[in-house]
Amino acid sequence: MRAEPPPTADQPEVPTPGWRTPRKAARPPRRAPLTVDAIVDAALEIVDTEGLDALSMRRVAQKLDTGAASLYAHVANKEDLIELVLDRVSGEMSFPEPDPEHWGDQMQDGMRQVRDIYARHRDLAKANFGRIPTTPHSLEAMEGMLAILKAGGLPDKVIAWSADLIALYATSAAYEMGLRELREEQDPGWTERYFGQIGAFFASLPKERFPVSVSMLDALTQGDDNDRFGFGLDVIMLGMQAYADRMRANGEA
Amino acid sequence: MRAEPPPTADQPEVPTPGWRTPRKAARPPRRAPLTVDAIVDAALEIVDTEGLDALSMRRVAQKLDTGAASLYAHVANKEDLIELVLDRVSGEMSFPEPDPEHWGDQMQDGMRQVRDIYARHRDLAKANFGRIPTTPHSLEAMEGMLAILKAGGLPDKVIAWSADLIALYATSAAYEMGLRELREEQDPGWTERYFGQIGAFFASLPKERFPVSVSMLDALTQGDDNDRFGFGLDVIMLGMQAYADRMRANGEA
DNA sequence: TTCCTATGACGAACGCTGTTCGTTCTACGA
DNA sequence: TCGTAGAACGAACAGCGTTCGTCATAGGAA
Repeated sequence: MRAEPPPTADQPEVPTPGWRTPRKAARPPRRAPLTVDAIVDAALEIVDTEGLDALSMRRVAQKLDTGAASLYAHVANKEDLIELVLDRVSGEMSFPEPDPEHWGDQMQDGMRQVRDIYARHRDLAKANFGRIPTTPHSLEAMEGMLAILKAGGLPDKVIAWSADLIALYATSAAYEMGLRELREEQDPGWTERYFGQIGAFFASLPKERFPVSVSMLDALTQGDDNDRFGFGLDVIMLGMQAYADRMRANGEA
Repeated sequence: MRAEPPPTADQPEVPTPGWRTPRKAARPPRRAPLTVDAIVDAALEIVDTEGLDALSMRRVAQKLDTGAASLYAHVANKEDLIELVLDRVSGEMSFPEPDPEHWGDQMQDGMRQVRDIYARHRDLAKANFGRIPTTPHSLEAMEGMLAILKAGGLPDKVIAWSADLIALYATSAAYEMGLRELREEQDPGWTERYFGQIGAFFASLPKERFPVSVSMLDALTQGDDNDRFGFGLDVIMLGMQAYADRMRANGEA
């Protein structure tokens, strides 16, 4: 492809036909170049305010005053972008130096932190299902968790599999909590209305068909997110101990 | 609106202008009427073969030889359709008559069943997050679960909150398992390739930065879905017992 | 300095999505 | 026989992820 020769006296400038696309059409001035960091920033901002389902390549591009296609020079695809966002959020997590005297409390605090961080990013936790940590910050988080569990002196199998279990629990709890908070934010009063309806619905259940459920209505509707999450953590950690004890009693460890 | 009068000798048939839409254009013959059941059938078929993300109103309609708009006469929206699908699947679950001697085994079998049923429907479990059971079959499933737990003689709070915890665990485990099975089906050999890469990746982790993780590689990669799910159930149920014991020791129950 | 090339920016397009609208057709009750 | 309720349904709207071809620029090579 050759460039247009400069006009001279012998060869005056050739007018461009109207139907030919102009070579230097009026274009907005070139903006500051995109960066992966800026893209992740914008994506996370959308997730934080409108939830994961509102995250689209076009919305991210819009926030950066560009077009969706431009993002693909920095990010392989949407899946890749989500992984980057998850890694960014994993970077918010931090675990203390393991203390064998207080590993139980450290673990509980750590998991509360994980849940809160995810929930602060609305329903982002949804994207964490089915993912094995491979990004830098998520690997660090895993390392921090395992280190604390290891300080508890449990068998390796119990530690490794429990880490899975606890992480899955924190992710699930964060997802459900984030989902509810998102709905409340997008539709103020939703929580009260929804749980009011649920309460009324359960109170109206026929006790002939659902005798046990009806007999337990109080217990079923008791407790807020924190109470219930704390209960789950207690149960899992007590269970880990009991499981390890059983292994030792059976001479497996 | 008046009907076109029949042509007579005095009043010959008036030709319809070409631009006027014909009154009786050639249309396919009216088909057997749609039903909610048929719609749920079609939707579940799509979920079973292609996963939840492939479920669209148009695909369902296509399967029923009609248009997407026709579905809205029987189903409020996609969310409603998914709830109907979930209820249908909940109907596959069944729990035995509670036996106080074997409530632990009954619970474990029941939860394995729940996980397997969800996983058989690919990643459908994803849609179960954040949902409180209100549909007939899901209420029955909850009743069956609670009845078995009640036979264990634990305090109501432990039963109710544990039911939540266990159901969440079964849902999460089913989701992750279903996700992997879906990927394997859509891309045969995926599982082996993926876990091979993961194994190689973990083996390549620098032990200076991730000392604990590296020291536990064996434990971290051990066990299949069933082993790990069984471990989680064991831990949770041992934890429930220990939690109840602790409550009793503190005079809380 | 001048040219070439690699790279990022970007508009347009493709084939999807959930949902709504207005129209048409059919079956049933009066 | 008529009127009406309700289902069926095509078209449309705004949005989606991604790809393509084109363009402008920056940096290295000559």
